[in-house]
Amino acid sequence: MRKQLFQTEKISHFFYWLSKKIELSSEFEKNIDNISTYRCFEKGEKILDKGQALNHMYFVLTGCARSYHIDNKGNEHTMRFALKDWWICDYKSIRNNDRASMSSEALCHTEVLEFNINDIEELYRKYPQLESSVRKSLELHIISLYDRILNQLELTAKKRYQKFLLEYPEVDQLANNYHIASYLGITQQSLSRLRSKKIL
Amino acid sequence: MRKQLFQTEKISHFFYWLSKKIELSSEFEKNIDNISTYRCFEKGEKILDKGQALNHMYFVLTGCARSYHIDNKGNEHTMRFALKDWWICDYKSIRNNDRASMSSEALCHTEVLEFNINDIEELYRKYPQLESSVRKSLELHIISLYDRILNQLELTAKKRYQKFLLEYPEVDQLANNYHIASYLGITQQSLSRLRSKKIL
DNA sequence: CGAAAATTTGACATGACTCAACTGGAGTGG
DNA sequence: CCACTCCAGTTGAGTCATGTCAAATTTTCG
Repeated sequence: MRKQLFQTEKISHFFYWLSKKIELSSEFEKNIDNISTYRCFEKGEKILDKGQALNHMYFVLTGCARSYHIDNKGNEHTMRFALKDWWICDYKSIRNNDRASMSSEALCHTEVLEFNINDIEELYRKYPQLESSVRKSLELHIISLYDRILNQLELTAKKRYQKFLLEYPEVDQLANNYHIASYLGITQQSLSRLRSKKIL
Repeated sequence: MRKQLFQTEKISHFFYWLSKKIELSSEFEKNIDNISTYRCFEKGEKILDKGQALNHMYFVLTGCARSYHIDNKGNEHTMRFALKDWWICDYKSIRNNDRASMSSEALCHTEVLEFNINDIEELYRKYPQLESSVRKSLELHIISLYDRILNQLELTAKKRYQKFLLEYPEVDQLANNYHIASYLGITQQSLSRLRSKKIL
């Protein structure tokens, strides 16, 4: 049962975030409210789990999550850290209508809004300006991914870690060694050595 | 001066490609025709040049192009190979309204359609189903970029080259050693050794 | 406090890089 | 037709960054 007002005041942060991108109407907000679900995860809890049937995406309201892939040797590789105002979405499984190809866990107390993909897609049809805004966000996401690929191609592990610190200072505190090392493409031992400045 | 019919029969390939994604009308086709320009590049010619003012994107009709970034030591790093039916686009410079951050060159005789970004954006507003199709393409692009990042994180140079051969068999023929090596994140010497199977 | 997890450290192995020399075409001009 | 250059590719030797494995240490948390 919905409350008369929005399900929770939590969603207002999402509206605020969205209002910077597109013009909101009360009807639009009501639509969003109807299709979103507030969820809360504690440190270490899984938001997505590999192999799970998946048709949701998540907007991070507070906290931080880590998305990772597990290779066939059982090693985890961090694909991405998702902070406040970021989306968590396994495009691959959604697109292929498949089970989750990656997992995602909360690195601390993390609040999210959950959306069903089909609901969102329907909203795109109803509000083209929403889809337009998403299209632009995806372009930004692509820029950041090329940036990361280039870092991997041109920079040493040390430099990559330095850039990481600038980009995600909070994550350096929240995530453990292994998470960050596997994001940078090095071992946790190497990261530890980088940090201890044995290698300058 | 436009011809009565479409500027060139070349564009019909683009229409065919697009028709698999969205429904085309003759008015829509006319719009596309009006805003696109057919261009042709020979092997080694630059399609984009770093530092150039940039507000175009290109659809590859035939041939193959390579987009690359030049680091501060002057080394080139291949960001992407663009084959038939792919887009070449420097989202970074377009988004930031900046000069091109990357360069792009033809690896063989390559035909493209050139679009002005503003014209395309206008078309998005006019035809939301076009923007919707682009949004989905961007999601696919993101999937492929994560795939590449994961390859870089989990696979050895050897395995990455093997995957590359499966994914881009044509490019292995067209591009030279250096292009492919810098795409894989290794030196041309290492690639040469991988190929000669000295390292299994 | 005590067990488990995370991190650091050491010793050693190795994949990949660097620098440099060599090879083999492709194209040019005498 | 043969030198000649130019360029891409290959190969070798030595070095270095990073990985591996294992042990030691520190931190976390019930």
